[in-house]
Amino acid sequence: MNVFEKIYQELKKKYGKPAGQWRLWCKRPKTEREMEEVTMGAILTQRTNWRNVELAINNLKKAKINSLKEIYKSEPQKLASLIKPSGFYKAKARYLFNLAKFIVKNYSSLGRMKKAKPKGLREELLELKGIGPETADSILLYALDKPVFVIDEYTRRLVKELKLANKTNYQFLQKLFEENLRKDERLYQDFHALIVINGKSVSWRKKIKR
DNA sequence: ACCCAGGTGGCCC
DNA sequence: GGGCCACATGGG
Repeated sequence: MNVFEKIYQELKKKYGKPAGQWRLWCKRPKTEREMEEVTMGAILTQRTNWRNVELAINNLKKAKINSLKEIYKSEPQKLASLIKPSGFYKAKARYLFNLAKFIVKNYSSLGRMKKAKPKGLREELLELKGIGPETADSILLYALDKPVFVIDEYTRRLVKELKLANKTNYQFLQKLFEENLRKDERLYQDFHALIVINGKSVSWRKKIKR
């Protein structure tokens, strides 16, 4: 067992099955509706607390916007007012609308999109404004169940704290994790979720100490 | 009155 | 390739 597998085992022992939002994100297989909710969440959670994302998602549900097709049919201005609690709402409304438009026009559904190769999908997603490497990979891993490891701020902190590497750029870290773990979307989903859960609990302890 | 939160794009050098 | 700023809300 290498150091990455050991870290995963330790986190799993400490926190168990990822709870909260992660119950849906790590669920397999997902219904079309569930894949869509994860996809929306991937945009809305950019640099934002999950609590605020939930407020935004609830507003969308109350307004009967329950699918990417509904998003594509609505006015970006109306979307913006609904997702206000998630912050950066004017930008995110544009991002969501453009992503929904892309998926509906090119694939018609996420179920259809899932049949495509992850490599090509990733490049297509990265062309869209507002979708960088982390958001693209979150959609691939958590909405489409593709074995792509997601790198985020918590992963970088973990790498630094445990001195797993000196470089922390996205591509390098993604390769590092993928080369040291078996290619398994279930493992990638749970591992990344646990890294975030652990990171939050660490920063929470630091806050208490201050 | 601060500080923080699963990022991204646009600019600069 | 990296540093800095804007984007914005809700909670500690």
